[in-house]
Amino acid sequence: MSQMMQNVERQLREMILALEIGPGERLTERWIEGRFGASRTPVRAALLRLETEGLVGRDGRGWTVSPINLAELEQIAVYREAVEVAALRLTCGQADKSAIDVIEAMLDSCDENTPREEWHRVGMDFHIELARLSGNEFLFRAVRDAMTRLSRARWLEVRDETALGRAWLEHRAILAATRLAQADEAARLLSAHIVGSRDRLVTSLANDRRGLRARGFAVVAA
Amino acid sequence: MSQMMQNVERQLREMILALEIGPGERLTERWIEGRFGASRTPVRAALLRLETEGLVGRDGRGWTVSPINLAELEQIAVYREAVEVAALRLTCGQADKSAIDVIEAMLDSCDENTPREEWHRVGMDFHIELARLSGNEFLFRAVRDAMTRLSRARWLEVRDETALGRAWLEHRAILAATRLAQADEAARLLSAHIVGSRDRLVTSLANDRRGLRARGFAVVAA
DNA sequence: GATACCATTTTGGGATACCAACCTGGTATC
DNA sequence: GATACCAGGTTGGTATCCCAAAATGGTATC
Repeated sequence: MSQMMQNVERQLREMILALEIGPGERLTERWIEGRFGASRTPVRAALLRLETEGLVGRDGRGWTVSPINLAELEQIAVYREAVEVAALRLTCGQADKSAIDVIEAMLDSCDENTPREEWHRVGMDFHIELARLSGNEFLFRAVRDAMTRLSRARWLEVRDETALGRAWLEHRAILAATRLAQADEAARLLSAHIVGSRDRLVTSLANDRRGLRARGFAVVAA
Repeated sequence: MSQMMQNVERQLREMILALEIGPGERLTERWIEGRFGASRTPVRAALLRLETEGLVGRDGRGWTVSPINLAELEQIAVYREAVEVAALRLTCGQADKSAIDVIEAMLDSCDENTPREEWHRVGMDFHIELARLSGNEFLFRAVRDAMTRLSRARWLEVRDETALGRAWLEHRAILAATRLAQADEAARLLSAHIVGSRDRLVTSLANDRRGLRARGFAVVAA
């Protein structure tokens, strides 16, 4: 795998995740080609990869950036609950809990001066890194992929300070239970956290749907 | 997506799954090109897709058919246990249980005259179709992908009649509990089935490892 | 003014040409 | 005989060309 190919893929993914290309927008291979100064071969490789990540999809013969799909977000929440809880239970059964400190430090790195974008990223990485601790590559990838699919929606969500603070408290509670190897308690907290996040997310987007569409973002109802 | 591209992908996948190309074997884009009468563009697309399915991988600059990896098989079992149980619990909560009859009919379609290959296929489809009933696209895909990754290994497994019969009994017991909406019981049966299958599979392959390597199949130890 | 129709352009899929890196095999040197 | 080295072939990565199909836009017809 070459440099150019990885670059096109990475840059295009970042543009999509950062909503610089809006959900539902059409993509032409020729536009990408010109935008990144690559030829069509790496462009097509990047599109194929991003398709499996769910970030772009086919629209007849062409390509579109995947719209935000509320029904899909709900299904992803169920999916990630299954895999994240499984991963967390594995982690609870491990002797060495020192890696948890690293994750706690991630949470500590955010304070009131931290830019909103960073909170967003750390909030996702918390779940990804927590899943990595399980040592199971497939559970880890599943969580990472799910978070990627949720990423744009979470960025669009209007979250007030209290919701953000509550999420952080929940994260810490999950870590505390995991550190004590209280698998059932940790699993219960994580499930509740995921379900709560999903509800707030879907509610927020459904309420904002009109505004989002006005900004040119395709949002499919649940 | 065109005809040629899908065909190359489908045919190559079938050759790999049928072990017509052995685990660990090197692949060159030019060989595939000639073998299927396609040019490198669809070949490349097929390889990229199969890479995400875990059937082929990179070997430095080139491509190889993924070896059978016993450690990976164990991890996949944990992964599929999480997603299959989650899917089954969803299905148990549904009112309409008529779709279960279709799956039961799949099992009925196999008898002592059925070729081994068909037993193999139905054994996988049972789990895939059961997951589909959950209605959750992501759980379904996760199960389907996991079964794809397990497929070659299960084909190599030396299974005696009793093991095969036991698997069928377990499948029927799972369906019965699901039909009665006994979620906990169904989940327990499914978990036990998956763990048992994994143990038999890994044990069988580990015992046969020498013979498999002699046949030219790369088998990585756990 | 609406609509059916046709020429033009655009687009993605496929094929091919080219290149740089890498492997390979043979040869020259010690 | 061992080894260093070089030439030729092979391979994946990239760029580019061609094509059929689909979209587009303008025009003629009613």
